[in-house]
Amino acid sequence: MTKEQEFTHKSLPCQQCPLRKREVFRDFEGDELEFVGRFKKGDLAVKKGATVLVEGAHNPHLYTVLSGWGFRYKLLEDGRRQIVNYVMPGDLVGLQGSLMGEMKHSVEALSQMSLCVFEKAELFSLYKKFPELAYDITWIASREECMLDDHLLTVGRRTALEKVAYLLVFILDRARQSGLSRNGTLALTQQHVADTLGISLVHTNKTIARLASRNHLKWEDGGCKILNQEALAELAGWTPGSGVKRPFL
Amino acid sequence: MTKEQEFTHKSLPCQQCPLRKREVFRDFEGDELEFVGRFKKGDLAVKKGATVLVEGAHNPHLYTVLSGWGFRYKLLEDGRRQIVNYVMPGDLVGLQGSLMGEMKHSVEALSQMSLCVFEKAELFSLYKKFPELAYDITWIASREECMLDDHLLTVGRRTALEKVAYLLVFILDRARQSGLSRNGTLALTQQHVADTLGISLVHTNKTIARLASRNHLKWEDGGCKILNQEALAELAGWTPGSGVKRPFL
DNA sequence: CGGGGCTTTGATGTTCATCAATGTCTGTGG
DNA sequence: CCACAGACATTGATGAACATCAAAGCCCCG
Repeated sequence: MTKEQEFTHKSLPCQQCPLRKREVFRDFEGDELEFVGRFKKGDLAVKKGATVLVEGAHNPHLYTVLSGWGFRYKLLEDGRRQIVNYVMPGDLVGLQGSLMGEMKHSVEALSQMSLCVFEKAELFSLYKKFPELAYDITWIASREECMLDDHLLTVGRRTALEKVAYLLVFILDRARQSGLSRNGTLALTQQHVADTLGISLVHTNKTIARLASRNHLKWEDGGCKILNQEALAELAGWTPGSGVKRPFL
Repeated sequence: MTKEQEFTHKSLPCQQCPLRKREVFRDFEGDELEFVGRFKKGDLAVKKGATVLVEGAHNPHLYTVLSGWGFRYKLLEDGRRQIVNYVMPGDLVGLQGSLMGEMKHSVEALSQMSLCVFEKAELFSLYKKFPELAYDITWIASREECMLDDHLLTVGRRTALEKVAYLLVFILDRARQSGLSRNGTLALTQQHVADTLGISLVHTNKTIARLASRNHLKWEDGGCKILNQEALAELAGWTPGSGVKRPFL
């Protein structure tokens, strides 16, 4: 069996971080950059399908996604799974566990991923020395809250057709922003869609088929190709975000 | 028509804040207390049923609930409503709007409420001067995220019976912690329950009737009386929180 | 006494879950 | 090269869960 996670001692310095070049992200000041550089302890490479973090664990680390993507989820005792959100480049992973001690959800990789590793014990010194960064972290937590509010609205009150449309547009938009998908293709299974939206796999499949018959999308070899994003957005009542640059660590 | 909101210039100084006495909350240090006292600009009294904050607004304030309770919700264009969480004494309200500019949800009072009013323009100076308090705010945001993750699991993957059981135990536990309900009674309508759980009012009613027939609860004059919290918790797969003291502002 | 908010109930139909089977593709070992 | 298993997608049949519609009851308040 091959290793599913591999830690390396800071192979990529923050000065060369590819995220800093991306339009959506707020770039760093000199001394902030230098501090984050020291705050970062290394890189973690994770294989597709591997578990990054597990519910109930007391992990001494905190991460920023550098490349690839995954999802956060929770389980009921009998195995029912709810995907709670997706994590993409620039997203902070494990903050909740850092603050509250124990992870309340798990994270699994949907593709090969790499993550920056931070020491959660040093988080408070960041708060003391760089209030701007502390503010950024709260901003990031707040953005997560917004997304969760939206998901609740979707899962609770939208129809299956609206749900699928919403989810795919939501993911595609985020993926584009963080530089993941440039051809409108998303590599996830219908089971992931079902577990995000709170509907069964079979019903998900039939709902996707309805959207495909309208030529809004096409499902092909383990992924989804969005053909008409506007139509899906219209169906879902989805509106694009503000376009303001956002912080990251 | 009577006024639904009334602002008074700091009628209650933080030194006498009733929340500081409660077991669940972490108490303040001297200079922190003094700073928060200056950060607080006044008190807001809100009538039952009134809107505290409205989606889309740019509110210059940030609040902490002092007494009473309410709920956060979002609407779809056609009027479908999703209640996203409840707010109770000690909870921070409006943080998301403070950080991201525009409120992404509304808040309505379920009872007479009073709130501490803070100036969001001064939030960053709090981050600069009191990193401990900044850390606390992030902690609070993170706790909200946890609750939302749980709600998603409930709305997405639990059955109607489990949903109702979960919600009522969840609310009762929080209410007890923040000193709202001491006799196991919750003053909310079945419409609120329905809009929280993503099910219809009629089905909610019939599900509540099932729980009532098992003597787990009783619905009486516009409220719910929980008779057997353990049975509901068991049904819902609910487990009590850690019991660690939590911060507030 | 009438009206409005909330709850309750029954009837009916749709959405969705569940079950079961089949198809396709991919990788693996003989 | 073929046989095989495993992951994922697809399809049809059936029933349960849930939504919707409609009406009636209760209670408080003006």
